[in-house]
Amino acid sequence: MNIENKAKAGRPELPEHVRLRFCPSPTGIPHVGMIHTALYNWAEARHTGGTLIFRMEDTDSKRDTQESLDMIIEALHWMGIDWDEGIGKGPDELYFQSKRADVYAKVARQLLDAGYAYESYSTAEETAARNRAAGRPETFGYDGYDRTLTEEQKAEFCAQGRKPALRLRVPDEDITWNDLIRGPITFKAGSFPDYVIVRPNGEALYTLTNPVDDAVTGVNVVLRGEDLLPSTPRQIVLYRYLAKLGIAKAAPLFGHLPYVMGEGNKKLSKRDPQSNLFLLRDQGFIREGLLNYLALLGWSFSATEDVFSMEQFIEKFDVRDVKANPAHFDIKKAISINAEHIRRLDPDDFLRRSTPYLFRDGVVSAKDWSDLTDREKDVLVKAVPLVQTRVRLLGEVSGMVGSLLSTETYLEPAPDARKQLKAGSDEVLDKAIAVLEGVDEADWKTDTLHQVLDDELVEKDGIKPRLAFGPIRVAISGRRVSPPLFESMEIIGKPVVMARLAELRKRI
RNA sequence: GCCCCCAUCGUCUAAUGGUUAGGACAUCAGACUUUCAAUCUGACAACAAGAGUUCGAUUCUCUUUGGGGGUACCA
Repeated sequence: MNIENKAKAGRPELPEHVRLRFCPSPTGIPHVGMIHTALYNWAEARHTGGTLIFRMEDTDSKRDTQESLDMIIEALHWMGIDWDEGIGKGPDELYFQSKRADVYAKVARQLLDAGYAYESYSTAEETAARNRAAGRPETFGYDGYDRTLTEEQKAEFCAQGRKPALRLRVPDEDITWNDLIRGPITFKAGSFPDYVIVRPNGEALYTLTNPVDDAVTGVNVVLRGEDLLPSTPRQIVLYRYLAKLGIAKAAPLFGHLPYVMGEGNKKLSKRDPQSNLFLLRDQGFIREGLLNYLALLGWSFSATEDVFSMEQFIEKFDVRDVKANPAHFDIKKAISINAEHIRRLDPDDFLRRSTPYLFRDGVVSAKDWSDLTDREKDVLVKAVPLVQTRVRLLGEVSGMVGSLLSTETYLEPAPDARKQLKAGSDEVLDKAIAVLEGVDEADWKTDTLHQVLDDELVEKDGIKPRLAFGPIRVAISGRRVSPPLFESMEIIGKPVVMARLAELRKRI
């Protein structure tokens, strides 16, 4: 429990009881960046024995969808990321921003009454015109014009039928906080303008809803993407006002997580196929593997090891050890880590998890292990030791065991397999057929088959193993790469093996 | 323009005011071998640049360069 010792020097102390939140917007498909953020929040909560809150920032009714919400929940379940408070564990009125308009309206009213916010009638065009006139760059932003509006001026705007937005009054002073990941950060006075917290139509914006919800639910540590870093000083200002109004205790600690990058120097976007969590799952990533890899994007487990379990991750994780610089998503390393986790799987577990993929690919008759036929189970159990070290993704299992389960007497060779059929393949097959005819079904075992074929082809005729077993492999599996040959022959059985050999021989 | 963040092998990262700058993935070579894997060996490969502080900086400071974000009545 000596968290303090290992954390970076100069980083803030964590609160006694850490309260974190994960608060996505339900737009689109769950992507890797989002899960990365969720994962670190979750790990920090579990490591410290704190609380994780899960809520929805669904204030954008045009883009938000129920479908997206369902997918996010499914994604969290799949990854094994659970939460203590929030959606499904309390009133929707607390965890869906779309149901909290009255709360935000009340807070806005209090801010306005206290003079911390003011009514702003300026349109974007008017502000831009003033900036032009004053010789300020077009991108200068809001100039504070409405700060000092008189009652008469306001009355006049109202008479014109104009409605005001609400802007927060930003003090003219430097804003500093000690970021959990980046250390002290200061925004100089005047580097951001009075900003809008409520639209003229009364809709509260993210700038208000997010801090208010955090305050109301007692969030004291905020871990979010670095894209939100520029909004942090603004929120700190708001927090001061909320504190004075008795709505918040104090600003939370902030930690701004590094981006997960895609191709080039761009944030991983929805366009990158590898950003789609479900696509990764479809390929056959298992949760342990993906979680392990994602954890490594901005953090390291140890100086010499980078494969670890969920439990080890939680045990070691401290957000103050997270690096500040963005990390590229490297699918090759992700696959490699996944492969290691597949190898670590209990064989039984490996089979159960592979079954849906086998079903999807038409290799077995059901998607649940328990619904498979006895023969399917029998073959798969025998095949496990042959394939578990040979696949990196569960989606690759089908290709490995397909030829073992099939009872077809001819498997069309794949293009690269066909190239294995060089001159002399016909002779090799003839000899193999002849010698295998003499093997009793009772003796149809890996060792016997190996020895018989080795004696006949390699020892007696001096054929190189590669040339001797290549054509046989193609006949048996239809592929260049397959599980070990003699083991496969044993599993498939003499009748089908003999048929496949004869059939291929006929066709070359 | 202004504000802010970031900078160690191709990629993810470790460490340190004094090291042959460590590991992993990838790549290449070799061993093993019934293909492919797995496993084992080895090779390749990094402190962005310049000042300053210091006996000594990859490490601390500043500047530059490069990359990224913000500058919304998006989140």
